[in-house]
Amino acid sequence: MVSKELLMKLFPDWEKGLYEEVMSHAELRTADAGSILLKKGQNIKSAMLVVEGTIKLYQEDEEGSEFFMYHLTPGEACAVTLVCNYHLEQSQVLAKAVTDISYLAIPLEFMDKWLQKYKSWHYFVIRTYRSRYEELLSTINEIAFKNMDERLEFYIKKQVEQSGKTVKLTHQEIANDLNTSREVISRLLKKMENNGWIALSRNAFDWIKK
Amino acid sequence: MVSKELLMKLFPDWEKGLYEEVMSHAELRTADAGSILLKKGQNIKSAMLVVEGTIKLYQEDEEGSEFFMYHLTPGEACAVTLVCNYHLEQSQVLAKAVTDISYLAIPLEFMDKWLQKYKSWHYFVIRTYRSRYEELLSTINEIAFKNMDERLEFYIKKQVEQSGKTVKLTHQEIANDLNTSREVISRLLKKMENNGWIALSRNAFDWIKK
DNA sequence: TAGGATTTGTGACATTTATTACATTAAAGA
DNA sequence: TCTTTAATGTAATAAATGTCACAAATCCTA
Repeated sequence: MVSKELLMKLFPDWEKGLYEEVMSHAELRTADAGSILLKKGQNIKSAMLVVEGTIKLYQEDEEGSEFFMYHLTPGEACAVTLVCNYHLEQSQVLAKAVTDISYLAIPLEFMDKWLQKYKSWHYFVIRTYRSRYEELLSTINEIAFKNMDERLEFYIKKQVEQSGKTVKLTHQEIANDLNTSREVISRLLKKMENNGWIALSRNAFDWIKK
Repeated sequence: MVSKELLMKLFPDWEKGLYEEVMSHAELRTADAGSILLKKGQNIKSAMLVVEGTIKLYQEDEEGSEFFMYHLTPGEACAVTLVCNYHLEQSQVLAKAVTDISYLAIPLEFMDKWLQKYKSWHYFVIRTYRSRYEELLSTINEIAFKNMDERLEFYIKKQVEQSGKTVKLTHQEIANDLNTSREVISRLLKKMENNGWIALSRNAFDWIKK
């Protein structure tokens, strides 16, 4: 069970009744770092609101390559799971826990009920979609117009925003997220190091620019 | 003025009162094929609902290159203009009329009012965001994972869906939409012609595959 | 119908990214 | 400490795309 205090902190704009409903109908689940929360093509069984930790959202292609799109952090919801009212909908994205996480899983039947009943829920859904739409726009901006060096810089900055100066990722992991090869990332990171932007070490590096 | 009949046909799920409000507060505007309806960075002054014709939505970069994302057709709304309630928001996208068009322009102050007042409007906004989010996902899928030949095929199919077998675009225009160069498109189209997928002519070609 | 403008075709070459191959280094266990 | 494994460095080469240069075809208009 989640406490009302925590809910109010995470979702400050909700109506009173909505807190109660969430407390009685949502299940608080946990997942380990690295675990997959949602796969492309999988039936969506519940809505997902992040309570603790960070989730990464990916686009997945037919061969199983993954392309990183954006992070979800506490107080945010996975947009695709919020509007699955009537039919059995399949996920179009892949969601992975970056850290150990906890999240609220809400059975889908409440999605439509709450839209009917709570204005604050309605606004929450709209805000969620809007902000994810904007994340996708900026992702498109990167891949449509920029070369890999700039995309890598943008990517690193997003990681730094999430988890601080020290980025704990291997070159291979970064390459997977950007859908390129490890060698390309190694070379570009080396170049960044030579430029004094980062300090490389094994399994991680520090962003020291500026 | 738009007729209620037309509105009911375009937006079948709205409440009665909403039709009346739209009729009294929305302005029916027209624009010529090729005209720009919204620029990146421009302040959004009104919401935009398509009545007639087709609009293309683009992502625009700093240097003014344009990258095509999706079409808007009658009965659809420009998502980014729907949730601009409070502050002066700037457009993150570029919208261009493909054909001569007519659209409803609704002053922004109604956006929040209608969200409060009409459930059907609320659903309309959510559906709009959801479907645009999905369009962006599929756009990302293309540019993140596919080479230009496949992207061009996907692009042509979208045009064919919109306006039939005959695609009236120059190679240069297609190249702009895909953010590549005219030569690349000319070469790939030539290859498609050799494969019997299209029949090339000046300023246009026909999709004849299958 | 001649001339100019636009569109398309195409080769040569540059740049970016991907692939292959292997060496080196650091960490993790035994 | 020695061994094994994972991570990183780096060169050589291939493939995809971008750029430049110019020819040819088509259309428009005087």
